[in-house]
Amino acid sequence: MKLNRNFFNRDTLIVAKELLGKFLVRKAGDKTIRAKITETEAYCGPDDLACHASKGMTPRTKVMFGPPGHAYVYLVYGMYHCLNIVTEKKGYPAAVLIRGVELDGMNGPGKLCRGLKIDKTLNGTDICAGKELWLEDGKDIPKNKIKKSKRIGVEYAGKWKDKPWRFYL
DNA sequence: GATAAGATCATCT
DNA sequence: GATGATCTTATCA
Repeated sequence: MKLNRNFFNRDTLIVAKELLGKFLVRKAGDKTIRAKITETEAYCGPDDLACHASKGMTPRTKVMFGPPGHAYVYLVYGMYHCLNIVTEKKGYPAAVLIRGVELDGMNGPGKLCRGLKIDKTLNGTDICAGKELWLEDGKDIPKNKIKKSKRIGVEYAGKWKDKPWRFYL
């Protein structure tokens, strides 16, 4: 059961919360990997200083300004990739960072992308097309199981760094 | 157990 | 030329 574009065309915080427990599916060669999402973070809007798009649209961040349901992949610190799902309507920069999935020894965005062979060639991929990367519905997570906390690694973002926009199980 | 530093490069100034 | 949505390894207490 693939998630359709309407799922992503909603408030970023809602999407981030509901992505927990869903399955991230990655097709690499002849292998297909399904991993349950256990940790997400919301990055939304031009006002959120922790969001890359807050500095305006650049060649890198333009995917976030595009329509929902696309992958925003980029390289951080020269070594690791991060996977994001673009949310909300076209023209509004917002995305959900997939921080962790339930798969042996794979927590943290860097390891996740290394394990799933995600790199910048997937940047801009349409998740709803479901060719190499897509999302599947999973068991509903009871709302009271979801925990939240401050985001990580965004100390430079001023007042935005304390927003409880990180969700996990 | 906790904290610090190093790797390494696309992107922006 | 500076810097970052990270992870691993080394050093210290």
